[in-house]
Amino acid sequence: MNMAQRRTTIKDVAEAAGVGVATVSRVLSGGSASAETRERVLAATARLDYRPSALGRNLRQQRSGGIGLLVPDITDSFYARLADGVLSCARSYGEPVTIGVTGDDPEREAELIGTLIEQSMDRVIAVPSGDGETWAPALRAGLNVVFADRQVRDDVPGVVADDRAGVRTAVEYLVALGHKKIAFLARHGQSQRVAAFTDTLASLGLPADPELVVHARASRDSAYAAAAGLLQHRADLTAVLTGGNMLGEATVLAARELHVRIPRDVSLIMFDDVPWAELCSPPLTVIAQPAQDVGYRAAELVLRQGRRPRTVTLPTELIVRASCGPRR
Amino acid sequence: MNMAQRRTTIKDVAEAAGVGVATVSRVLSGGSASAETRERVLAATARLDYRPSALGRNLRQQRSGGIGLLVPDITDSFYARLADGVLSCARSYGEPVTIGVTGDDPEREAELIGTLIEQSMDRVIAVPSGDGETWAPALRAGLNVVFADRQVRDDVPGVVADDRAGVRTAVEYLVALGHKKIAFLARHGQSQRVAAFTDTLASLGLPADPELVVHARASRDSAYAAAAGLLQHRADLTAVLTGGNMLGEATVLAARELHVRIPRDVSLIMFDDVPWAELCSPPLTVIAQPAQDVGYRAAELVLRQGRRPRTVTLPTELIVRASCGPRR
DNA sequence: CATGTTCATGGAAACGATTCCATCATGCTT
DNA sequence: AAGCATGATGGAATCGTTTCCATGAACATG
Repeated sequence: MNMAQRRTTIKDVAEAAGVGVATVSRVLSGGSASAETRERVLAATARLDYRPSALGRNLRQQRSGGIGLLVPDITDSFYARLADGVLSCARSYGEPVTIGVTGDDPEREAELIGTLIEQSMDRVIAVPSGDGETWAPALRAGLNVVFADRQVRDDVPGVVADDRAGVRTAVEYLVALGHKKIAFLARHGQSQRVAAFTDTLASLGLPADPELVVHARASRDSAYAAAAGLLQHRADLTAVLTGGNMLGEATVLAARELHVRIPRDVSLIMFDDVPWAELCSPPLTVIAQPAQDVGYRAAELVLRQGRRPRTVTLPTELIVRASCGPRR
Repeated sequence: MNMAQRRTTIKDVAEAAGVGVATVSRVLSGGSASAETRERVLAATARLDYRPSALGRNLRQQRSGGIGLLVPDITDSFYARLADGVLSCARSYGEPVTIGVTGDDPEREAELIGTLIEQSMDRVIAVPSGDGETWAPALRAGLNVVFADRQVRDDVPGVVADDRAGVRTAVEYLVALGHKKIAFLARHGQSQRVAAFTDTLASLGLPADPELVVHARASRDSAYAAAAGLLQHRADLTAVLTGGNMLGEATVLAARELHVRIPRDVSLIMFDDVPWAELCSPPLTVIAQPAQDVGYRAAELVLRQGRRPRTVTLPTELIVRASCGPRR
């Protein structure tokens, strides 16, 4: 803070209004005060352009206002939309949002959790990166945590999209088109989607080939390598389901470079709908998930904490465009 | 803050180490202490799992650590990448980032500036939404502000991409392909890009038609309406330059729906490169701007504040793909 | 009239960390 | 030996707000 003019404090307002500081505080926070006193305080507040210091308030109240949000990658459209939902809900409550990016790395997540504890940021929304043990210190410190998109602890409420139903619908759709060799391109941490994939195949009486479940790390390069590898080494493949929009993107790029035609040679369904999915040629069939709603609901949950832990599951939706065709 | 166990304070550490609180503070912040004292303090800190409270620190120091970042829209890939650059730089300094979304609305921006002042968030990076007057209170309050992407005040440093050169190169390229009826689809606040567009046309001896400069608001609906309107009402149009990636997306969608073929009927250049630009059919020719570098450099600037106001201009680059063809 | 309740008010304490300033010990220089 | 400088240390004050608790006034009830 540069040495600009000294900041107006509550004492200045109290003096200007001829009341005590407790009265100013009460007037500004809606406590009891006579109408005449209230008027005098508000007039002095306006005249002096007084803004309460969040620093004093936070220390006294032993908490920082606002919401801490941890996401794996802000440039991934899904998480950007999720964050936007959080920001939108937070704004209607006048709460600022502090965003940390974990890189989907549990170590980095632990560091950021430590920062949140130091700041006594007692309302936290997170897309968890690890197995949930990382969050023990936060819970011990009394932070109110709500998970978004992934649920890794029974004792923490959450908001997730219905992965299982989404994947099941997509797999059923592909099988109905005659596909038997279907690959699932997953990112780490998507075990639930993978399980839904293999379970659905089993329930449809199709052998699940473990080599058709491929995992990629969070980077674009890794996604591209995994997609290209799959398309190159499995010529028998007729369909691919990708676990997220970045993997979908990578698959489209790899197919284009390897002259694999979508949907003639390989059908493609991408988990997550993003604006560009329609711009693609062909427009992609997707499992749309309500990213913004996930974020918004998570924010509502954390701002109204006090309930017992429960997980809200929001529906996904198969949107059929043009990236799937009958088995060749 | 739920009533979990009482938080360990610096007093507990001082007592456990047999020193005064000033000594603990000094040890933890790198001040002078004997090696033996330092050891004792660090051992007690570890044993008690002590974490300094940012609340106490912030009030004493009269500032909040970290960076405040204001962007118009976190779901716009450009701003998400810019934010990612800020986050990346901030992380290497151990500084948290608080993000506010202005919706490109000066009123909302003013509110968020007010919040930053209350929090004594003395390092701020912003993509400004208004004309710069909104920032007077922040400067008066002594906040260190750095603008990103748009520069609206001489007295505030900034980091911007070279709009003028980017637009000039694109216009020259289109003119070299024979285009004379070129439209510019702009978002509000892009007066510099519009000026570069009209100036370049003038310098090439082409009449600038004011009706071929169309403005859209920040939403996807508005972008689509503006693009569709242009394509429908100007059949003489042979090329479009869009001021950002959302406008590019809208133009592609509108062209597709109106059966306007790119590049056969209308050539298209989009300002900003995004991953999906390549996925498009045809892959889009773009003016790439270094969003992440803009954010990273802005964060460097604000964390190393003390310099006199200056604006850093980073280069843009025309990436020719397949969305432009000779004038029909 | 006496007692109890409610509302309004204000001084002081509290919050946890940093920093100021005084003090002491030690080492070096004249 | 005396004076000065430096490093180490700790008690107390500081920061700005909220909240506790005591007090007084007004009103209602028995």
